Amino acid sequence: MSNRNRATIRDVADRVGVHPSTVSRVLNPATRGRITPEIVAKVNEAAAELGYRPNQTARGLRTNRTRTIGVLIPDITNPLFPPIIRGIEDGLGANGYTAILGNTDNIATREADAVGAMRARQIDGLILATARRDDPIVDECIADGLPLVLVNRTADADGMSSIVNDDALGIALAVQHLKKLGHTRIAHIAGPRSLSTGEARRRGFLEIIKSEGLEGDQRLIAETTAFSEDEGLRACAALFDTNAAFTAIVAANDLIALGAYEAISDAGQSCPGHVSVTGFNDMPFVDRLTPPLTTVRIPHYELGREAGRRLVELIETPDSPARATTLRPELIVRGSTAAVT
Amino acid sequence: MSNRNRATIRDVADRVGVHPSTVSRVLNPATRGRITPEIVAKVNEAAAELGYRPNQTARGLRTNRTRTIGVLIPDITNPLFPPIIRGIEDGLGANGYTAILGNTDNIATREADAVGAMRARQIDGLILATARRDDPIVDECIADGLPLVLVNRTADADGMSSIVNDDALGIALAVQHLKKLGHTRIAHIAGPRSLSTGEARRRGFLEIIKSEGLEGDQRLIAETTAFSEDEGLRACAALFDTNAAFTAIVAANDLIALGAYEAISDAGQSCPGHVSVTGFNDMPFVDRLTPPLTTVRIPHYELGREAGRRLVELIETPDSPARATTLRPELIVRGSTAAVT
DNA sequence: CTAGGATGTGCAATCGTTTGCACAGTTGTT
DNA sequence: AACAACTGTGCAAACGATTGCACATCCTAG
Repeated sequence: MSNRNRATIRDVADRVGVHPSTVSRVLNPATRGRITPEIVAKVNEAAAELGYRPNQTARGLRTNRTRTIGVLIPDITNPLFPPIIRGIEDGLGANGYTAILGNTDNIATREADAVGAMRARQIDGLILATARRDDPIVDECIADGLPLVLVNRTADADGMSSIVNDDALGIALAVQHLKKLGHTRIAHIAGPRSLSTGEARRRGFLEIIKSEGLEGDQRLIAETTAFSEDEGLRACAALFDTNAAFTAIVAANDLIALGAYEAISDAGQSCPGHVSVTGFNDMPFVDRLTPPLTTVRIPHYELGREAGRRLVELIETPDSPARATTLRPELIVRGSTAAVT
Repeated sequence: MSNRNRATIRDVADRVGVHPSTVSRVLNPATRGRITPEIVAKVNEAAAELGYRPNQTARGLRTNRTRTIGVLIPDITNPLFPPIIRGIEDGLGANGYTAILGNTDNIATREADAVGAMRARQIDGLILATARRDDPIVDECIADGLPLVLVNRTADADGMSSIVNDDALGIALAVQHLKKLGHTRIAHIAGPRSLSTGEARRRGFLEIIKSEGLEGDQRLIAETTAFSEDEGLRACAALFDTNAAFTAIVAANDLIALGAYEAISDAGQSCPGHVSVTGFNDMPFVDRLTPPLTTVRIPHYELGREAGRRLVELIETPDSPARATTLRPELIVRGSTAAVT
């Protein structure tokens, strides 16, 4: 049995002939200095021989620290999130933390269930990639003093630690690129306003249009209820229906851009011949589409890594201040944008 | 603080005026029947009022069961794995289990570290998507009696529980499809022989070629050292270098097929005009390539779900027998295969 | 009417660690 | 030379749950 040969701290102590507490002190770097070097050596040797590994469960019970954290994401099959998760893992890992993952599909009850299961396991902190601008989980964590970091999306509540992309900058890069190509009537297919990414890109679009002196036509903003291909198709079709002229579309993300590709083709037009399109995220394989998608690359891995590091900081130095961090995106120019003809 | 208002079993007991053990028995469905219904009601009410949630850490210490399991995967950013993970989650979740995830990049030391961290957390079992045919982690689990399920890849050791795709069938479907299109000289770009998937597809290819009476030319088998696009490109170029004639390529997976696309184009030929190509996995977006890839779809989600269920079974009924299960794949015909001209 | 079996609840030990406190033994100060 | 201040280690009490055992209480049967 796996528990039979699993050595405990008592086994190590007995073998050396000291008290378990002495072994504990040797194994803890902070108290090691208090023990005679000779004993330290013996204990280390015995521990190695027995293949001793501290039981994190027992340790967690005593210290109320499990070195385990929870990560909530909408859907791991969305290629956006795996790099974030790897980043988180790497940001935590160096410090001996590990993560429990939960997919929620953006369903509030599943989020609550997942957080419940995680908190029953005494997680030391939580990383949320699922945050809505107004989110009960965020409120709960703040109320209970559970260390919390938001990643990718942020929330409206203040005093939050968050690591997000600079969405306004990303949109600005796309719009300026299109302006350079001669586009003046640029449309935006916005994401859901309930998500910080949707809202921030929308606001960024309005601002850059204004500051660059481009045409600010209300009809050139289409709304979606989800960051999905279907919604992109629907919203882009609606854009054509307004009969407002435009030569380029800045989509709030790549999936919406894919929907736009379809709508453009349905409308008997071509990309980039009639309409240029930009996406957001630089998902895998969008460089293989026809045409390859010009898009804004978010440093997802770095987002995750920073979130992991920040959470460890929050856990280990309890009075560290909350900070909202943004990381810079990059415009990747491909074949879906072209000069106005 | 999060621990301040977190109610314990003692708080519930005090509020009702019973002993903590009574509360414990009420909360455990198996022993609930022994307690007076009136008290059961009171305890449940008090627990609800206090928002009591059993501390899994304490429970785990006492019972040696954490209801947490470990999942080792090579790389979550490989789109193959997310559906498996969701399947595992769903297969476990109904039973109150949660998973700890570890990415290993197929590096043995990282695998060992990850398993160490998981075992320190007293996981009840392990699911391995990383298994090599000869794998020390598998041996360790068997030796220690840790419940283990292999998913996607299997190992040579016997007495294993595993859930894998029927690779021979998948390859057979691809070859028969090509035969129907008139191909007789079919090449295979094989995966690494150290992985069960590579080996099984290779053997499946040889068998179906023989049983269908197609040409069995040694030069038509190219080897790779990894399931990657680069290796696919290299191996396919090598195939052309042999000057052996062929009109179709059965690639061991989609990434290898992508490499083959490139090599075909480099050789001044076209797909499917000169050479038909089939993949394996049906990764996201391979339907958007030019040409859209004909491939074998593996039921990844179901693979994961079965693995999760199987592991729970293994944990909860200790003497349940090990079984090797295969699930049926499906051929998805798209534009990369065409009739011989 | 009392012995004996159910029945329901409490008691206390236990899981493996950590950590405040106590206590020897040593060193240092005056 | 006597006492104070360290040093290094052991002791035992936690952490929050589970569970074998003991013990009341009540019911039933002879």
